[in-house]
Amino acid sequence: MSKQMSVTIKDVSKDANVSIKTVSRVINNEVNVSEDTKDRVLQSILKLGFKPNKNAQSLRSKRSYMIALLYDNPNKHYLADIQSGILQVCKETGYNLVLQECNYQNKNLGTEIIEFIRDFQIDGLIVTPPLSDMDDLLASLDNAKVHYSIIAPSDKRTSSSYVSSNDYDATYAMTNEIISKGHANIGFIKGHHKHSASSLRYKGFSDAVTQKNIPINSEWVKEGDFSFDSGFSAGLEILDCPICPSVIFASNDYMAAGVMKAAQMKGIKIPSELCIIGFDDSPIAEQLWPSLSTIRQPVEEMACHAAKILLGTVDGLSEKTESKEFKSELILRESLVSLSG
Amino acid sequence: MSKQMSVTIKDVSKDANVSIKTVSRVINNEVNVSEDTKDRVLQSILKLGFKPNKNAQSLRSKRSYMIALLYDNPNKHYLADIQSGILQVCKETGYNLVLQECNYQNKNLGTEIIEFIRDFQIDGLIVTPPLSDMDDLLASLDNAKVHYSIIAPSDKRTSSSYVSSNDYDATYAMTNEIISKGHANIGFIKGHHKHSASSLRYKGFSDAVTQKNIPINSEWVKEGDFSFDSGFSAGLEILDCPICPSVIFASNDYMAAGVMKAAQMKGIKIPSELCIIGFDDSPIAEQLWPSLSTIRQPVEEMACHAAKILLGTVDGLSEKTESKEFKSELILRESLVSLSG
DNA sequence: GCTATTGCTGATATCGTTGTCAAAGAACAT
DNA sequence: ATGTTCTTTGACAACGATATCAGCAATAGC
Repeated sequence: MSKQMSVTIKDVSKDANVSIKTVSRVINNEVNVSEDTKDRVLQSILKLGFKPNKNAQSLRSKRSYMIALLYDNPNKHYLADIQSGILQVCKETGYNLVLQECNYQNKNLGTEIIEFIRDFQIDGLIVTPPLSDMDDLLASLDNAKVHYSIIAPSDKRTSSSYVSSNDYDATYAMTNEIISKGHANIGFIKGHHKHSASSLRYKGFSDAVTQKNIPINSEWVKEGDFSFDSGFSAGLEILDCPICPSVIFASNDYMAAGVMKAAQMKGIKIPSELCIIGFDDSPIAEQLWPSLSTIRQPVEEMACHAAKILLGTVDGLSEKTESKEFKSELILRESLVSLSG
Repeated sequence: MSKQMSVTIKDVSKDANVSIKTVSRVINNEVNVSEDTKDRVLQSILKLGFKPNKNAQSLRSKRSYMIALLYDNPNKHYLADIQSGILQVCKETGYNLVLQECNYQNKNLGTEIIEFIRDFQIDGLIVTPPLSDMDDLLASLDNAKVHYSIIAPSDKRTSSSYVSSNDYDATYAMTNEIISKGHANIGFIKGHHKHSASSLRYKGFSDAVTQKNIPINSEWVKEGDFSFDSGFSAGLEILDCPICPSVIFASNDYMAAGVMKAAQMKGIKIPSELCIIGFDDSPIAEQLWPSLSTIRQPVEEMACHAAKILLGTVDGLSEKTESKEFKSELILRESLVSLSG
């Protein structure tokens, strides 16, 4: 632990008896270096424990080896999953993640983000919902030639890199599952209207019931914002109707938990008198009693993939990765049972 | 939007008709710059929209303007709160936050972290539980002269900067609250033994009951690890005892939620047959039915303060900030009622 | 046999700042 | 007047990497 100064490319070049440029070539995996010298340089690097100085690299090459996560999402579990997915890839590739919380109502968002990128020379962005659907923001990014990949945009844009999930198919399948259990009176709580997932999930539901010739009772369809509280109020409203549905399908688990609390406060028994369905398979789904039937999305995996896509375009070294749609999985638990009576 | 190249200190120096060194002086708020030239330089900076290049600054001054958050904590809400607290301060001061997930069982943790800091020239660390109590890790950091501030260490170290909460006082007060409601049969679920908070919370509880001459029934004291599942199993075990307590006090809300599910599965009515107390005031506390009585800690505020302390030592510009203990607050909700009968 | 191409290497400029040091002038003391 | 100190300023090196370009062999093409 005696050496104070860190080893530089110069030290390596001396040790390996080559020019610094050749060392640089080896570090960056450039072509046209003979196997012989390459080996010698690698030996020296190992021997001296050389690590390139990121700031010097960044300064000269205009790349920071940092990517940023753009978010404005109150769902902390969702964000945490996204983060760990990205961090996995970062760890492998030597990149770093910086967090950038945004306000999607901010009129200058595009400008501010581009400024942020310029200030820190951020190499690329990962954009999460609801920012994924802000066309003007994405247009600004395109315009400024910023690399980015999008998680869960509404329409599968051909121009950009994205990962998405099959929200529509999943709610469609779950709705059929509900119907197959004999239910015909089904309430639905939509998510935040700014999230593209909201309309997809509702469409999956409404298409499924319509195809089975089950009418939609508009009194049983409410709009929430993905928060527990909005689910709670929506639940209270629906359960105040003269005739109650036998199932309420909420667009995420937090709203479903809100409905469950509303029902329990009213003394309605779950699942015998009311079945509740959520979406996301958040931890809370399993922690409630009865536990929630829900739909699991591979959020962490999606984030992982988004990071790979991004680094594929940013970094010549990483391999190119394609946009991809991930499949969800129905999770059937205690809160959904066959209609009795 | 025509200018492609960004403005450098050179451009400013030309515009203001001073040397680049003088501009640098102004940027860094150095003394011995006449008001006159300072004004002129600031004018030019504003006019040209100059922003210093972080990488060049870092390279030359050996500072990155980045701090890192060290964590190994599965509680995502806790982490998210910590993150937003730190991010607030970062935003104000122009610093950036990078995430560093650790494994507290990793033998080489100290070495790896110091390497990470050297690679990215990280200016300082914020250390969260359970890493806050790893004396060897902190010793390595001290040894490497790394700046850091600690969130919630067990013993209030004089040598380091920290923020802490009054876990002991809070559980002590809550236990008295429970006793004052007529309860004498109280179970307790400890947290993860590696977290210092665990022993503090248990001590607050045990001191309070002992002082009221209430015996502790060891069958009703279990050790969990702060997870829902561990609370669930501990709950099942306690509720399998021939005589059950009338209250179970869990060291955090997730374990309390686990107890609640265990009780509900066994058909035990809450709160009439069993009261449940948590700790942290996590969102889930309010989302359960009945809602949990718990203890609220100002986690975000604490993180905010920790960041301020750190930047105070790292950055000459920021003002010095002192270590501080934050006070918790008892939150009384439906899950705790007076003993009936 | 002579030129064109290709593969490999290094000298040196460069990125945009801050650090060092010295100079010029003002202020003050002798 | 003269020497000493203090304030303000700038020229230039330095941080540690990559980029440019040129040079030198070795090979290919005619």
